Amino acid sequence: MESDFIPYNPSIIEPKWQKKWEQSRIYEIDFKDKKKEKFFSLTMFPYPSGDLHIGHWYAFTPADAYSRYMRMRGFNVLHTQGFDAFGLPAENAAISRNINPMKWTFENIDNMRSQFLLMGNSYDWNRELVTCEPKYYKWNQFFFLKMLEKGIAYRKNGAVWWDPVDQTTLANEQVVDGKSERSGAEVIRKMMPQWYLKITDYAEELLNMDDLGWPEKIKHMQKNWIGKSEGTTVEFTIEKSNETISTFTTRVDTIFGVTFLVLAPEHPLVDLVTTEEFRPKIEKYVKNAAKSSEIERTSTEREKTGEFTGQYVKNPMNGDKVPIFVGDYVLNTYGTGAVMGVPAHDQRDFEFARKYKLNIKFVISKDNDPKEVLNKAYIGKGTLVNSDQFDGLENRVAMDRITEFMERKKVGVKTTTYHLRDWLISRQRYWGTPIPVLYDKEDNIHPVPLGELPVVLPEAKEFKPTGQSPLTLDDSFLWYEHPELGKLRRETDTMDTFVDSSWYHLRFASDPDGINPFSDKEIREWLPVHQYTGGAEHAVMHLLYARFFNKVLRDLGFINFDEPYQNLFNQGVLLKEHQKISKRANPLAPDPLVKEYGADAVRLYLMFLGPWDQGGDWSDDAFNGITRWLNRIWELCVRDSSKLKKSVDDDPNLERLINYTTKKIHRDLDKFKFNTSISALMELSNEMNKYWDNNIGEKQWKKCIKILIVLLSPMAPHISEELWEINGYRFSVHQESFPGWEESLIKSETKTIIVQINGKMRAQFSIEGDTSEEKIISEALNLKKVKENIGTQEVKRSIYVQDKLINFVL
RNA sequence: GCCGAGGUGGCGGAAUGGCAGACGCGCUGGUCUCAAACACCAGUGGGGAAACCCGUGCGAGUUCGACUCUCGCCCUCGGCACCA
Repeated sequence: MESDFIPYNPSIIEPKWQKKWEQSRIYEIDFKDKKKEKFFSLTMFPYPSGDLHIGHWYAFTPADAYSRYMRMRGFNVLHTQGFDAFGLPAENAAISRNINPMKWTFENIDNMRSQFLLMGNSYDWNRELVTCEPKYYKWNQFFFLKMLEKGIAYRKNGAVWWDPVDQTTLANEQVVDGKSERSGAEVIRKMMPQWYLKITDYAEELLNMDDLGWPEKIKHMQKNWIGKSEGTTVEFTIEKSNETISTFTTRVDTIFGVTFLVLAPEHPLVDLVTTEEFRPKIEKYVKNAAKSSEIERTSTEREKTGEFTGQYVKNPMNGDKVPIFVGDYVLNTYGTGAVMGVPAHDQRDFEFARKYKLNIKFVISKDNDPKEVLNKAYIGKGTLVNSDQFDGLENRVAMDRITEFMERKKVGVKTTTYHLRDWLISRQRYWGTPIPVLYDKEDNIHPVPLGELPVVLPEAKEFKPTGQSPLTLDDSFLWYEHPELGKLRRETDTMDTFVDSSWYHLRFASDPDGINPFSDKEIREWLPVHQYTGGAEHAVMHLLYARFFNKVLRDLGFINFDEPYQNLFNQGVLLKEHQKISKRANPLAPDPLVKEYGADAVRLYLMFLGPWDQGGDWSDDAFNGITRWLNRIWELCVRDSSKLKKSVDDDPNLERLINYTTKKIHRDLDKFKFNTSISALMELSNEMNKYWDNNIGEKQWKKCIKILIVLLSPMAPHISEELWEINGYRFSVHQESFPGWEESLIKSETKTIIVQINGKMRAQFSIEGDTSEEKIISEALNLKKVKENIGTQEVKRSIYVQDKLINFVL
């Protein structure tokens, strides 16, 4: 049998349309368009590691489908892509394979760009940005100098986290469980002068996330990380000395219960307070504490230890003599590095007091009985006892009263502390933005003049991590001839690459002129980002830094909005057979799949396998289901409808289904529910197939096919473009409006009424649109099934839910 | 320990307090084929011959009616964790 049926062949149609889209420039933003509302749809850009893996597809193709949908909804959509191109892998490749990092990076970018084209995403590539290009990182330097001017960037000597594998310092956020977030190596403490950005100045503002359309989980993580804590700083005077020790407490109401004080081993006063008699023991203890890792020291399982210094302080409230200990469970990095010990009302202090046989003084009582015997700390509410003039006060009230009292006596002050530390941005590595400052012989800081930016990263020959930036080896970079100051030394550390991604969205939204970091006019129109998507792993790194950067740029007068990303959606993690996908152990490369089944199949399957935010499990078997469906869709849409009858009325049920499906897809795509959108399209196509054999008219068929193709197009852009053409419509389906729906057509003339007896479904029947309740009840009671089930029992109550259900209660 | 998300067929997953299991995979049967694969059609939660009963982690509760709401518990995953 001869047939003119053209089979679905994605390997031909996909490149065909990719080329056509590029030539016709349909995804380029129309800046002249003033009518359409602007919509900035951004996904977190990738690191150019070499290949786009399936995880990238999982992140990028649903975001593209959403962007296409919004474009078809009539928005002027900015959807861009670029490369987060600075960072260690390039440098490590240079070390291990002797390749120039620049060359390595740009080769990867070229490869990944061509892989991006295979996805069929609707990016405006004119806006591509690559962060390792001088024209981009120049502005990192520019913002840095502006921050330096305002005191937001500063250099400080202090204890820093050091990654012994990558041989560089890290920011607090990049240390997870005492390990480097990147290398996995256990970090150590070092004393070094480093560059910081004063993110702590914005701690309070960063806590306010009420107006952000972000997942609660991420907001929570950020709030947790910022870690606001309100309390009182209390000064304890050292006996026979004028020196005081500051302690921070959130429970100043327990001040009369203080029976000891603990200093962190690194506390600067340890040396001063230690008496000669106890010095050998204390020195040994401090030395040991320095040796044990942060993981050991912060383990909750570990028993608290300490060592008496031989010295005492005076409780500022009652003059009690309080022994001073050194204990490594006290962290020098939080609060003041010293705590007051109240064993009766803090479990850690309780254990410590038990171990060292210290007094336990009870000052908060649940029931006003001061004689209560304790076998663990009482940390609940109560009234004060043993607390002089504050006795009888409710403890919450006492906190304020005692703090006020202390402030009058100048022995204490209300204090807010944060867990958040300033952002350490200097790195002792090569492949990053050079920090644009100069030092004279006395180590005074001189900013590089703005006019001399960018400070270009020179080509380097040696990259071995030595603990010093490889730039120190380059004399021509290192030395700077200043007209007045003479020979100056350049800063050789480079910036944390999270600086690059802290403002890249502004650059994407701009047609840069080279004179400015971004275009004010366009920033006003496109920002803040309306929809941002990406992984949750950036919750307290990138996402926090970018919010901070935004507020700084606002305060420097560059922008006028408070938050960079108005709405955020986190996709979940894609697994394969319940295991993490990795290049070696459990590979899943998209390119062969694209070659064999087409990009549309891969896109659709990734969107179909489950709700996007929950992640999912790739299954080769289930993937077959999508390719099968695509073939069915193809076959359905290329049928010759001229064979159909010309003069048949539209079928109202099909009309209803098409309106219902359209509505459902709107609702689902608005919530990123791609999986149920695709299900709805499958139902529609299955039903349409049945209608084909059932006397459908040509006019209605063509209309349904047209809508089906348009509804499918954001998710499967290539096949829908081809089917659009085959059905005789003009290029491009992606420039069509997304169809609306008619609510009145969704409502059916006849309704199916479910009949329940005692809440259990027993029967169902159909009624016409506006049948009265009485009639429905009598009709239901007449059903054979219903009669059987009721039997001789009495119907006590009938509950009728309009057009849906009737429940008889016996 | 604290905070968050979740627990539904053999599997991935659907269900504004109203038919539990949409859609897909897999499986079973059929059509096509010399045969197989593909494709297509039908069936598919468990028990039962059937009527019907049971069934959304467990236990209570609210309700005419609960996967959905409330309380208590168990488990899984993610985050935080000596933060004074």
